Amino acid sequence: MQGPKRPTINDIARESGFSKTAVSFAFNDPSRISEKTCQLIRETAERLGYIPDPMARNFSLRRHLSIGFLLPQVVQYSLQNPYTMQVIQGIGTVCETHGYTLTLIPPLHKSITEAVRNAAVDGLITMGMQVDMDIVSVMQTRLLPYVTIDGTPDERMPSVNIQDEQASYDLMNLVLSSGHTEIVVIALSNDAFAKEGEADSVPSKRMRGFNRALSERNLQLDEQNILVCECTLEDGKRMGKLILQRAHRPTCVVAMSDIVAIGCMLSFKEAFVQVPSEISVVGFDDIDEAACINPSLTTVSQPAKEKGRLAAEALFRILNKEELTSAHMEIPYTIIRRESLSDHQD
Amino acid sequence: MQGPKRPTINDIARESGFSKTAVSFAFNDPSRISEKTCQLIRETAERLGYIPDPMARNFSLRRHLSIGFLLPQVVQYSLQNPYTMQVIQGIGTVCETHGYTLTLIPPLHKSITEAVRNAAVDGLITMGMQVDMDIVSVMQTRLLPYVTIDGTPDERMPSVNIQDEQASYDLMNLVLSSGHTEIVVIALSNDAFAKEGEADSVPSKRMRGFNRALSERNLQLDEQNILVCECTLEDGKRMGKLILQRAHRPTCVVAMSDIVAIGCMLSFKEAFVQVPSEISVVGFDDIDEAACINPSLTTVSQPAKEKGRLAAEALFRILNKEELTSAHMEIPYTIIRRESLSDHQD
DNA sequence: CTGAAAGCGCTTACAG
DNA sequence: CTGAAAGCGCTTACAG
Repeated sequence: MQGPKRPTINDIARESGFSKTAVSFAFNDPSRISEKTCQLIRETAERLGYIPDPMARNFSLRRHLSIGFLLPQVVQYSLQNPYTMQVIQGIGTVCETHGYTLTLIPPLHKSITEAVRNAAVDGLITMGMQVDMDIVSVMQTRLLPYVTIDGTPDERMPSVNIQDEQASYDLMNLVLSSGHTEIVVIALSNDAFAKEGEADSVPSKRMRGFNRALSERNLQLDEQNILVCECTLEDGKRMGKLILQRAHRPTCVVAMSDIVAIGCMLSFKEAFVQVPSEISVVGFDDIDEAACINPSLTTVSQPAKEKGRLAAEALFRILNKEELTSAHMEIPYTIIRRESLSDHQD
Repeated sequence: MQGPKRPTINDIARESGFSKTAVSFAFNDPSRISEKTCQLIRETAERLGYIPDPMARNFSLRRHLSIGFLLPQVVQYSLQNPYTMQVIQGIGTVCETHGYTLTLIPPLHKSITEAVRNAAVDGLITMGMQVDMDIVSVMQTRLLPYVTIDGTPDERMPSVNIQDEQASYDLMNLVLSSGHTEIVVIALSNDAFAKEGEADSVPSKRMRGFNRALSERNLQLDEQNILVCECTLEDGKRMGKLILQRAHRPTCVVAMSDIVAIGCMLSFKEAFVQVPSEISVVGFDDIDEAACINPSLTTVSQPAKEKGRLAAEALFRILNKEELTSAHMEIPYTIIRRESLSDHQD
């Protein structure tokens, strides 16, 4: 009543008159058996509708043939961010060439750690990770290879980054040389699974870059001029509204992420506040939308696909027991000036 | 020399002095053993760094806890199309609530069929499928549940669609009522795994809708005014160039996909051909970029996330042996007029 | 070239 | 509450 059962290797062995070994060889290494045997077995398989069970095969071979990408947030948000999507694209391309699938892993029962405990993959790529997190220790006890993107560099954790501190310094410098002094920074909360105030997290590094540029000009950000938000369009919009409510409006908003910057711009547009004539906005990532939104967004361009690609390639190298030339990969960024940043004079 | 091995349930049983059964219960059904036993076992597990092997567990339970999404093209292209990405988002959201992961499955050794044979998933969602394809028979012999999006409806294949024929009719009607008569259609090649000229494939249905609108006005498309291209930005650009090379330029380009329409527009921009004053362009899908590109794109808005969501929900219903209220789900579309389509008079 | 048998690491019906 | 044992469907070293 449970519906038909799939035939197993045993059925084919029995039906064809050969051993399981022979059947296995017929599918995996025909050179080990005679052509005739192979043919007979294949015919029987075809007739009974036999396709070797991938799970049993993988289990026996102790491998999954899949790489996992740990979604840093709930699916809804992670996949809404074009930056993340580009990273996934990069990873996917590499998986494809290796004959692997790419498993997107959302939090399980709200818990990312739980998701990692159960992940049916041969290795993991994560974003914004630090060594002292629970996930890392789970991966280590599972002996699961991993690489992190935008994480906190550590000996025990291969990572792919840009020079976030310097990029942020450059970005803020551009803002400052354009004459802005009334600035609000929208920082990112340390990523989903990070502990508070980790000094070398990407948000911290970016903040440090901003501050360095500011202090070189004897400027300093008041606490009230540092907002923190989730890396989502919605939260970006919320930030935009918060900023508009202020008695004293900044002349420029510096966001740590394009998706947040764009959220802001949408709120500004809704309130008929002109960018950049009334308020400038700059972002970070250079997602496709940054170039195509109106006004176009000034931002830091970082090669997201390339990050994914590098991370995946490093992971496969680890899987193949090859040496990594370097555990910490850094790739170049560029500052892209577009319309959303205007020159300002008091 | 092969590095340390992970402890297995046997090690924990031996070390803790209890049986494998007890160890299993300690992790999966603590109510079956005494609290003390459970605690002792857990401590031993913690001490030895034991985490139950998900693959072994899944194998024993005959499930993967993952849904597969079959990429219709090479990763590079599939994931570059925002429409596909949105579908993935929708599927992902549903997977998350069910505690499942989402496996992206690229062609294996260039073969999609091969990929399906080996897919380690509990069910599959595909795009643009027809029952008579190899993949379908593989899924059927594997007894793998499946749902298709933008596929050719058939009794044996649950599907999610919009009314493609009608939507295309409406779109073409809009173009025609704007006064255009010199039209080039950019059709999509029948999807990766489709056979030629399938009458009910999405591209065929759209073409039929176009033709219906045309013939109602006693118009007809020459063969040379129907181009066929891959659903990629690159191929869209190529089409744009092809069109510019013509002695006799059309006044409007009607593409079956936004990504292709945008590719066209990029080529036009590059050649300093103004949209829409010199040539109009309309697309299909209403990806985010359609609203944000300049000029904004006239298109058919179809809820891609919703499609993914519906497909995934149907799939889970099948997995749970629930009845599907209907095998063929249809959702509404809307025509969105934006700047890229201008009124035209001869 | 071929096959009997052990093994991959779990779960669970069954008996005590 | 606890455990011995069979079973999930493959692979593969080993012997013939």
